[in-house]
Amino acid sequence: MAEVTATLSIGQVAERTGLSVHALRFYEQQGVFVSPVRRGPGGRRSYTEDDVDWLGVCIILRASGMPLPALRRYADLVREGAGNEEERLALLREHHGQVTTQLDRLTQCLDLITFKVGVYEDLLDQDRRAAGPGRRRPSVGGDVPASGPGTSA
Amino acid sequence: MAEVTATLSIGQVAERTGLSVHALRFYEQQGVFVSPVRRGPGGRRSYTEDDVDWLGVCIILRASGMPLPALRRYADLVREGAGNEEERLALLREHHGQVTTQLDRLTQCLDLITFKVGVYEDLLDQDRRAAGPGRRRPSVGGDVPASGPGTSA
DNA sequence: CTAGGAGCTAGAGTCGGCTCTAGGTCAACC
DNA sequence: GGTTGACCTAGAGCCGACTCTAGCTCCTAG
Repeated sequence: MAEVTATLSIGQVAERTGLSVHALRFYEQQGVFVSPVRRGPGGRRSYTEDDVDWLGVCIILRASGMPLPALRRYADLVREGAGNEEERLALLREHHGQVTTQLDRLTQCLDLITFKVGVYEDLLDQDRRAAGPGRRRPSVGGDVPASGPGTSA
Repeated sequence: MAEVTATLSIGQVAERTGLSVHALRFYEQQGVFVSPVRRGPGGRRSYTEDDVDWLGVCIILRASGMPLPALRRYADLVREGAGNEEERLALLREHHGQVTTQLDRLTQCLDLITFKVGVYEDLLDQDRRAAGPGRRRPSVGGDVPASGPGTSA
């Protein structure tokens, strides 16, 4: 048990998490840390492994679109300690729902895009293998004909 | 063939597309329209059904995270007319890739969130059905123990 | 002893994508 | 003829999440 709790500088944490030092200070100011970031000599921030773990969670929540205020709220609950698990669960469920919704939307969008890619591929294919005898799909002045699956047939 | 091409006011288009009139003017200014939006008496915008169809495509591309400059670029290509299908295809493929990536990321995030929701559910379940005889999962001061699937076992 | 590098604070700036405001035109209704 | 209500333009403002700057303190190495 040599190293009681190795602490990390802001630069090291930035490197490990991929966040910028600016972002780390900003997050702290926004109250997204569960425990209030210790200071070492000269007032320098010294982070624990727990802080880094927590940041990992934050990064994932942020990446899935959770806004900072919600993240702060969650941190507040965790900071308060045991007893508010229902609230934490509610918050997570709420976010879960939003991510699911977003996934559905994105999947739909992807369908359309895939469709359009397919149309252009076909079109180019045919142009290529029949460069002469009356082209099918007259490549209408504008965008590719159908707007996608689900739109007008 | 009574109505040659019924045209729509900006308000009507806003209503149909769900975009605001502000957004419609903004999009026009940003050059995301393929054809340059006609003006009726008094300089009022009058949109065609084609415009609305195109907006439908725009909405989906935007919803999937395509930035306005890319949307404008795509519109530019379509406006140019036939002959640049490879470029359009490239642009769409590029975006397709980004959406796929984003979907993967989101799915991973969702896994973590689902996991955490599960942990909290279990925890509350056990608290509830054993309100007395030594609680398991001591509900560690901080957040729920494991950070998720893939993180430390 | 000075130069460099990492850190500090407070606060300004940036970017994307709208959103809103001010000030005006026009047509229709009472 | 006065008042809506929908529209117009140009440009300012806003929001979220950073990012950057200025001006400072330390510490270490050459």
